[in-house]
Amino acid sequence: MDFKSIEQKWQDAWAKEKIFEVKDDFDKKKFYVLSMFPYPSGSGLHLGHALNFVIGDVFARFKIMNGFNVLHPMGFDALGLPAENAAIKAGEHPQDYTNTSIKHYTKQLNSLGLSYDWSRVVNTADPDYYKWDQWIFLKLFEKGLAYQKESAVNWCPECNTVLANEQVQNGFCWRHEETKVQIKHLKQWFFKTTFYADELYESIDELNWPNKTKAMQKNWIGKSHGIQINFEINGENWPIFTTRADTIFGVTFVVISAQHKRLFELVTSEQKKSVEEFLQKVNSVSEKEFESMEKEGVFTGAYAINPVNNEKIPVYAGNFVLADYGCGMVMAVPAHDQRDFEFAKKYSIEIKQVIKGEVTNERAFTEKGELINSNQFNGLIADEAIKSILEYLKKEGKGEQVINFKLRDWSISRQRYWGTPIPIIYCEKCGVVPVPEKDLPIILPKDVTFGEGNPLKTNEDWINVNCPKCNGKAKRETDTMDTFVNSSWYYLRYTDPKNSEKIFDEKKADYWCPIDQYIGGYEHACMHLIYIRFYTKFLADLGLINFREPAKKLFHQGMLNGEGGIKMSKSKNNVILPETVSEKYGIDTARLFLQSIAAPDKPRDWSEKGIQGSLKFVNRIFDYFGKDFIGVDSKQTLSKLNKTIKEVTNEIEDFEYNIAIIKLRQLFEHIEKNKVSKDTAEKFLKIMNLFCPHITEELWEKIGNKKFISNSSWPTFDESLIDEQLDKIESIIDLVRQDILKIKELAGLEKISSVKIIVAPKWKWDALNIVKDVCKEKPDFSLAMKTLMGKEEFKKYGGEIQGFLKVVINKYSDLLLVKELDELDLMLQVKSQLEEEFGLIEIETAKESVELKAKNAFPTKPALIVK
RNA sequence: GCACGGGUUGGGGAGCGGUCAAACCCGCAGGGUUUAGGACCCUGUCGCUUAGUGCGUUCAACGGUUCAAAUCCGUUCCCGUGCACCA
Repeated sequence: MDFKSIEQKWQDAWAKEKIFEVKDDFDKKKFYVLSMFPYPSGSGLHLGHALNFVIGDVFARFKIMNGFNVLHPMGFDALGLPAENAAIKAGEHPQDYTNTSIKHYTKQLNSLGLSYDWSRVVNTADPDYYKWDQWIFLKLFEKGLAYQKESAVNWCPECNTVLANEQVQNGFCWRHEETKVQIKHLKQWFFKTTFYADELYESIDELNWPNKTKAMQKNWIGKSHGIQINFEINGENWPIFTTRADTIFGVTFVVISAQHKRLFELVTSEQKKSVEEFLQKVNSVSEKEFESMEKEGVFTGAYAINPVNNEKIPVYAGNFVLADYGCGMVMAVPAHDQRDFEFAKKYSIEIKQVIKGEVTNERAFTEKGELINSNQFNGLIADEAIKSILEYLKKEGKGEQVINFKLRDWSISRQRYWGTPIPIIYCEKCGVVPVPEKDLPIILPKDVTFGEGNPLKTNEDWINVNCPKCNGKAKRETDTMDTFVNSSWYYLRYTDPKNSEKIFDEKKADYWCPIDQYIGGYEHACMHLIYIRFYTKFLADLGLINFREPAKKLFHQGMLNGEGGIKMSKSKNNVILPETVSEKYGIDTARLFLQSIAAPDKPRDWSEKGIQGSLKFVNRIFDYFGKDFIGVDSKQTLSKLNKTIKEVTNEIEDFEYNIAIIKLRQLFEHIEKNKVSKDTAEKFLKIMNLFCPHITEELWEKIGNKKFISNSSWPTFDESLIDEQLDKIESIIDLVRQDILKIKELAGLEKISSVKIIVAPKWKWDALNIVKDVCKEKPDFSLAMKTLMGKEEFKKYGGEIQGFLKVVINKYSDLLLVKELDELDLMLQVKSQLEEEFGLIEIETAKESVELKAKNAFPTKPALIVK
């Protein structure tokens, strides 16, 4: 089969007729299907990516056929660090490198038969696109949601640059395996994602997203209710955050983070040296090692006053307290917190139990319970105790209820070239000045030198500008934005991709958005999928859009592994390219196979043998339509067809593609066997079209249709035609047919012209009774056989059932079958259909009354007689 | 450690209270067809047994709920994914 030319033919035809281009037809019911856009790398798409896009494509095609105005766009997340590095490695300019990659990707995507509207393609490396990244930045800056602060970053002394977290491998630089990454404090740009922390957390519940993703985001944002308590140190109030105020009488020390900004305000002169030594030790440890590090600390020399009992307790600086969570300082209750417990053991600090429970030599008791050793609060339990203690602290002006989040502000500064330039100018006089909107976009200069440090710093012409405010000497910000900035709002640009006046037309965005079905990988759960929500909320607050969540429904595709479940990677040399597969089997076969091995959200393994099964199926379909295929629909056919349509429709909607394919196979098997009407065959093709768009177009045309199947209407089903009973009849026919064929084979018959079916109450006993009837009441089976067969024949065959059957068949008809009585109705219904195949069918009913007699006559099981 | 998801008959993978010895694909076995191989078609594939059927033992392990459990609940063991010193 020449799949290749069929594929090319239809891809060209779709493009020529622009059948997947959509209009902004505001009266039509819309549907927005979006697959996360790819990051175009030099190596191109592999089959795993293809799988993802096909999942979206099946869904989009389904919605198109269901009459929706479907927006199904594609674009390229072209800016970013990996592209820059790959380009440098290849000795190319990132711009050229990216353009080549995009061309390659476009070609590959097209070869998959995807229903994209290419007129809306978006490329984030295009100044027309990133202009609006900069515009949003200015808006954020204006609202105080983009700001600069000093922050800890990964620094490689060899590269002389900041590294992204992904470029730190076990604490070492990815390019210098011998070089430990340092933590440096640099001034960086941040987006204030925490501004929306509460909404980001609370509105997750409303989303129709996978539970896992929702849980991951909740976990990441980490909302916790607690109490901020003031501990007095040197006459000043120092707040700490705790969720366990009920343990406050058990506090035996306080720990301040080693990174706390005001740490040295607490350190006494005697302790200064040891604290400094400790800090040096802490700072030399990379982030990775930090995680597995033992809890350590050093006494600061200061003492804090516990507000509930005025006890004087030591203040330590510790490596296990985070500077930017809570207050950067904790009250330590070694009896009821494992970390505090370990710390106290190490430095021999008192462990004071205040909750009823078992504190051992190894472990703290961390559950909630009844308070002891807590003065007036003794006897109170858990949350009740927390509440009372809060009331007390409030009254004393020593505490208040607060909510804390784990979520941090988003660090967007990258000291790299291939990203959106940050539209900020540093003036010697005016300081930090935002670039005026009219001067956007700030275009990345092509003329830079790649080497040490930020390449943008090598283009003096670009850096040196006049201040927009005072026209004096000024310099551009050379940091660029994190690549995730670009992908945080691209879905909106698709609705109006060519707008040069505005970021997008509000009416268009309002019509198309939010995304009805978003599709992409699990790995974005806590990155992209949080940022895109943040952006949406911000743009909503700007009044540009009137919804606050970007995507109603989200779906994560499963990973595609290589043969034998091994992860696909270049180093393992097991990367499957769509081109290779396409060449061998045709892309439709690959699409079908990938969707049939497992549910779309489950991981699956590539299998060269497995795809053979799909190829076989595709070929069978071709063969079927190659012959004279038109027949008449039986009632069974209509029932089966309608049932299949009904089920498959639901299964596609629920992303159960694998199940839908099985139903399709079963429908086709029926079609193949029974010959059906053209209408039925066409409906089958329409469903198939989702998975195999090219082949079905070809066959659609072949059977005389002029228009495309791809935008034909989805088959409807008629519930009244679905009849489970008819399904049963079909399986009975199958069974009887099999029985007949088997007996024919056993009896060694060449052909059959008549079959006798005896329907009896219960098969075994009554089969014998029938024989008995035939034999004129002989009370013994072998006797019956003898009589029936005649002495000579009995001698010849002995007691063998096969021989017996043969004789009986010869005497009374070609073939004898015995069926249970409760199948009588079915047998009668089935009669005419079987006659078409096997000639005369005679159905005879045996009498129920003989049952008892038979049992008496043959007390042993017939199985004994057979051998 | 916390969170989420899993453990099904040779492999993959459905099923998620009765219609279940459990769809479908691959593999394997037997038969048909074919010049042979391949391809194709049919049949079988937990055990014993029948032409069909019947009986027995199964859905990680152990308990429980129910007239009824692969399916619901509890405990344990194992696997995957994510977060991880968040006070």
